[in-house]
Amino acid sequence: MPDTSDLPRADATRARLMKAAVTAFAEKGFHGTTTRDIATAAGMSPAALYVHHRSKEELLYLISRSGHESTLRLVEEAIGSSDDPVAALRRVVHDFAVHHARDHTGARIVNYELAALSPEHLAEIRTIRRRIEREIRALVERGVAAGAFHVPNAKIAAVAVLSLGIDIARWYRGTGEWTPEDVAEGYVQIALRIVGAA
Amino acid sequence: MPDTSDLPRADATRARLMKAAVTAFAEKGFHGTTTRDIATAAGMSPAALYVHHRSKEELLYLISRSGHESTLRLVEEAIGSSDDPVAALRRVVHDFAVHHARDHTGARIVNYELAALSPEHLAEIRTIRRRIEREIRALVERGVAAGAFHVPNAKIAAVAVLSLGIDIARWYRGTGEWTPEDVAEGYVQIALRIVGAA
DNA sequence: GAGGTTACTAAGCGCTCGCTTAGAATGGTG
DNA sequence: CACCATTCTAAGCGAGCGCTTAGTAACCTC
Repeated sequence: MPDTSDLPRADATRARLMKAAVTAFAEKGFHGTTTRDIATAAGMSPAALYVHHRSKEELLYLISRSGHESTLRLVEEAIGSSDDPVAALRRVVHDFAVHHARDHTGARIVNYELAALSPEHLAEIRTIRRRIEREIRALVERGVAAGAFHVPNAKIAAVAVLSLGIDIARWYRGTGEWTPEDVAEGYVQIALRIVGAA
Repeated sequence: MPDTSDLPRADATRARLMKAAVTAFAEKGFHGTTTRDIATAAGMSPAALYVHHRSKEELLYLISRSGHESTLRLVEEAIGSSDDPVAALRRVVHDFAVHHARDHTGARIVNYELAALSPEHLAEIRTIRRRIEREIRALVERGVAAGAFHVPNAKIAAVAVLSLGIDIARWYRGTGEWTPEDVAEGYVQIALRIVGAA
């Protein structure tokens, strides 16, 4: 594997392999997917995968890391967008829901293929997940402190709000009656009720 | 595989194999688990598995079916336990949450290993899932019709209530600060808020 | 305790897996 | 167009997979 990380052609091939891997992992799971599946879907021979990646697990790790990082960024930006807890909650629940519905394929890997990561990679991913959880919990606690939210148990409310968003990746398929925007709008109202901001 | 379905010794062995399979499937996924894993954990040789089951997939199917059936039963009983939509919702959310927390291992297979089922088995399981979804949706609609619930969108509210319960299987580990009962009580309050019954 | 049914194992078959190797195309640069 | 790094493939290796077969151990009945 030569260092071709900044050459356009290699980049395009990497992207094709990643995209094929995302589809396959989301559909059949990491262990249910073969390197031949991925390579064939990317229009290459199985050996080509190893020109660009160390292993099948590395492919999963790269997908998982970039997915987690973009989710964390989304959450941080949404929550930082307003000092008003209600506005911040609206924004983060909306964006989180849209993202998990629109990219339910990628989000499925992010949330349901953690066990297939190597211990080192899993540890790294886990710290990103903790940061996401902490952001949501801090927002709920801030809202309670500001008198904007009213909950019997802030931790449970935070878990529920996050859990609702994540689980979209499990049940949402682009084929139903709802657009990602529909789900997001419905979930914003639900989140406001959960934290007692209505 | 002789027909030993009602002989106590064979039943005990079946149960050991099922239990070992549940643990392994929940931990590593269906495709990440080998028949040797299951047999060894059950204290037997790999061949013994095939004395009692046709295939590894059949083991998954039996686990998935019994898990789905007991969840459906739980939901039907809870919802049928009262004509009052608020009481019925309290009961179903409570029992559903307790079940998904206490048996998060089994519930993980039920909810996240569907793709590994054969097409025929998957179709059968899907009809059970639809009945569960319909029960919850009907309850929300009943509450709205009775003026006990107030929601802008009953379908979304029903999806959210069910989604919250299912996702417990993903995040709950018996090792945290909350008992299944704690989660259930918190989630009952949250569900009441979601449907606008507070 | 002999006979027959049931429960299990040792060994391994055929196949597919992740991954490697050796070498052939490909394409940018003088 | 010669040169050479880059990009890719044909072929296949060793390991582990799901599952089978042939035979042994355990148990129940009489």
